[in-house]
Amino acid sequence: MYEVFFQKFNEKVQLTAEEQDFVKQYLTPKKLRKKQYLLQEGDICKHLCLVEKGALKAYVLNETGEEHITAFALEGWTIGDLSSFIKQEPATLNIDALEDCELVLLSKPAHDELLQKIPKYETYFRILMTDAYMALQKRTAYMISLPLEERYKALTDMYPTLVQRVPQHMIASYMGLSPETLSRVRSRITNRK
Amino acid sequence: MYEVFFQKFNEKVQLTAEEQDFVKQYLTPKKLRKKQYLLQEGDICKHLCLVEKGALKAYVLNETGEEHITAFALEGWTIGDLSSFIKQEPATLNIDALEDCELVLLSKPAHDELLQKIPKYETYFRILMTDAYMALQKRTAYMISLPLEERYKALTDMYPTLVQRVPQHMIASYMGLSPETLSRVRSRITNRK
DNA sequence: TAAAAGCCTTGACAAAAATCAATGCGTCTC
DNA sequence: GAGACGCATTGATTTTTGTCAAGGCTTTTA
Repeated sequence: MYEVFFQKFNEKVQLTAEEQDFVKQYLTPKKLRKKQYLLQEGDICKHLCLVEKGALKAYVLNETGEEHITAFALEGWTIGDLSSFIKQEPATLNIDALEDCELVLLSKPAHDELLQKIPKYETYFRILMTDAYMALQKRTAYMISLPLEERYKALTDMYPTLVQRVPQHMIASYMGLSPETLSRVRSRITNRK
Repeated sequence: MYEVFFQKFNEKVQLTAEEQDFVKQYLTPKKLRKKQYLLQEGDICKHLCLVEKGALKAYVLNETGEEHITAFALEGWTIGDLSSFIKQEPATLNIDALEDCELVLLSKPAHDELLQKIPKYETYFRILMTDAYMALQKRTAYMISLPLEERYKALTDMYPTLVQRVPQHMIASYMGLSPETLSRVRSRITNRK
């Protein structure tokens, strides 16, 4: 249990067996069926969530009820409404399961206590945030500076599994495009080689 | 000296006078004239940089040499090519001064040593990354889900000083728009009330 | 296994944004 | 004080993207 969680943790900061057992006390497993919500807009995000198995999406709804996907999470990725989690304020994100999921949850009190008690947890979380921020900076730079074809290619290069596994209209939403436009971008790419 | 740096630091983690003196050893002041580079694409980002005074912009250049601004920094903000800094790899960002600047620099060795020696520095940096990541997530959600008018309004609400202080074509670049389009967005906003 | 639902693609058209060009205005510089 | 430069605006036009509608294919479900 919690294999993926500790694998990811140990990639960043190596824990001893005892430390690992100690951290385990703070974790909660959770299963989610496809289409079930992990978090709904307006609720407070009570947990950060690491994906042991399955896939989820995070999205905002605009006035007209359109869904705009802001993030995906596959095995080993962490997801949640970070702002809502840190500040314990109502969430602006919705998060639901794209497939049946096995998750590891960490509550806000558990997070705060681990930050206090285990310096390695703070290191882990510092690196997690730094990596996440760097990845999002890269995405932002691509969004602003690359033409659509390049943006799509960059995405498939960076996350080939994601693009295989998730319906294309969701990739389109994530890129801020209509499904039709992404379909045309893809046909332009394949026809030009 | 370093007033703004320690003000920002103490907002996140309170340092004693002794701790503050200790951290000071690792800092370097630097002045930059308007239009001078802090960092050029291809170089390794040797320092993180906090702005004591002045303003800078970070941007990528695409194949056709167009500038796409990815970030600004005003007083109290931290800037740098984080990926290049952390991994000590060639930078993809260019950073230059929009005004004459007074900066505080922190080198990579200094950063690493402070992480080791001063737990409060790790806490500071963890919070810095978390806040930066949350802000960028917000920006990304806006980019994908809000119509142009709303996006511009959100930007002026969030960073009124920035919009005042920086030429509008740079704001347009930051938003991923042509200067003409931003000008029209603005005239639509003012004419409709 | 038949019907329904979800997904992707394509075409025709409408809307939005980029581009090109011209103008005006202020500021800096010599 | 004149010219050059940078900046914002506006108009005309082109290009890009979104929207609407239809069709075919696959998967899910009853």
